[in-house]
Amino acid sequence: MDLEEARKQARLGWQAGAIFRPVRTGNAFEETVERLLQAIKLGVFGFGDRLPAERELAARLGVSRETLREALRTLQQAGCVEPRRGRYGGTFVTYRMPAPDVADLRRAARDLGGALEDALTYRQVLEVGAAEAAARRTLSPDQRAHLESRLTDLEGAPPEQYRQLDSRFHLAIGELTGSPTLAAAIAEARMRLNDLLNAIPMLDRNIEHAAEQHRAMVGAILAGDGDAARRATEEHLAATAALLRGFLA
Amino acid sequence: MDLEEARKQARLGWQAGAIFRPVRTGNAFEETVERLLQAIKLGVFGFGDRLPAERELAARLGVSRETLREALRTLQQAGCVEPRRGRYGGTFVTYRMPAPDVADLRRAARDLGGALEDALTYRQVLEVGAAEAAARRTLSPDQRAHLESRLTDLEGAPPEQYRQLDSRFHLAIGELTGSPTLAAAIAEARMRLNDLLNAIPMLDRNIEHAAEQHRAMVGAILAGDGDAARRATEEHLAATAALLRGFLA
DNA sequence: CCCCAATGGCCTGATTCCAGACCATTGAAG
DNA sequence: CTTCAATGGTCTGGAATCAGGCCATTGGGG
Repeated sequence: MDLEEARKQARLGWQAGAIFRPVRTGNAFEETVERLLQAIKLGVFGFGDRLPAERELAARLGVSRETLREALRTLQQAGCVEPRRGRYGGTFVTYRMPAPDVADLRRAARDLGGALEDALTYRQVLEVGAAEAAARRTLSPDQRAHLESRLTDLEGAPPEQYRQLDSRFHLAIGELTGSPTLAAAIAEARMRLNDLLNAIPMLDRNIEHAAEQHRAMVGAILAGDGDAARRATEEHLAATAALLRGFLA
Repeated sequence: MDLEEARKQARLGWQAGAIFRPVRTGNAFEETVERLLQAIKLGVFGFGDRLPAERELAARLGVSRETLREALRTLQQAGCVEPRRGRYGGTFVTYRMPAPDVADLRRAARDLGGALEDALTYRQVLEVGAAEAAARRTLSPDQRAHLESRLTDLEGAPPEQYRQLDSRFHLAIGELTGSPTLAAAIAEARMRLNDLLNAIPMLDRNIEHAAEQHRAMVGAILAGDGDAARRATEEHLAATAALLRGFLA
């Protein structure tokens, strides 16, 4: 019967896999949990920060308040979040990023399985393209200042915040393209790799290299040099991927 | 109150827009209709072709058979599709691509609105990156042959099939990256622009230029020359975008 | 001190969507 | 001619999700 199945695949063949992929990402509740968790792990909200109010968050996520609350309850039971009632209350983050650990890294990689190469390729294409696109745009003074402040935030980061600020820096470049779809895709790609990236032990030498590459990226983008922005981003992502593969080998 | 809203946006600010985008793309039924329609317009299924059986299609789209059938009923009423019962029956495509029309083009562009630039940027980043990624991979003889056959299909295409075969060609490059996510993203980007692209009048001169650019892309990918693949794709997409903007101006 | 606006907590009815079963039809294979 | 496997056509019960309202709590402002 496997052969029969295989023949069916071949008959459809083509890119049917891309076109006929699932319409809905399964469960609204689980998807909501995942989104919130990723928002926290990505550093959009740090320890002690308040999430948007339930009603607003539900609207943004396109989900009913009931479903959102179910997700928040799950996160609460997992100890990631804590609700407080009353005016000036809200849902507050109680999650702290665990220290990097090679065992976690290997486990996360195993969980991803064959999707690892997929995610790395996807990320590479999106972020390299975004850097080039951002460089070729005319950026407003606000946008330029925003990018620079993301970079200085990152360079002065204490170790426990480094990963989150690194995420914010990379997401900021996506935003500079002016394409919401592209920014969202970059966020999604990074979410997939996030557990992996967060588990990479941080060596001073690597951080210094990364800082140089970050500066090169920002410099090229601000100078409007698309080619340089692309090359710098390529180099940076290749280094990260190599580091990752090194710990997995 | 608008000011209050604006201040809220600023407080969240960041990439919250990317992270807290809607979880579900609204309605499962409507989304299914859209997907099937795009699959047909994209040329995955031509006139007279049979769609996969309902049970299989429902499984692939991650939707219940009831929902899928509701979508098919809608497409049937729109005259795009026709069901036949019995063994060796199925759902058959009765849609024919309308002739390109500048009025349609302007209407489609108006429907897209501000999302047009977004979609063009997204497409550019994805397809340029995919071409480079495909070129840098080691392709199997099957893959190489597949790409070449897509190109020859396109070059020998009668006008009424040109757009569909053009789509297939571009989607094939996405598949060559080996990243299903990237291939899916390219399909999605193209779906958004599809009504626009299909409405562009085809001038012999443009078709010849496009054919040259296609050959350059294939040549570079098969030669493993990433830089050349990127440049050729960049040029091709820039030409298409310029053509588009020309008709809209 | 009291009020009240903003927040989380809770409930209900309606709607959408799903999983699975069963029926009706058809045409090729035996 | 009969069989039968694959297909579309139909139905039902239940789960998930939504829309909206109302309640309980809280702390700052009057």
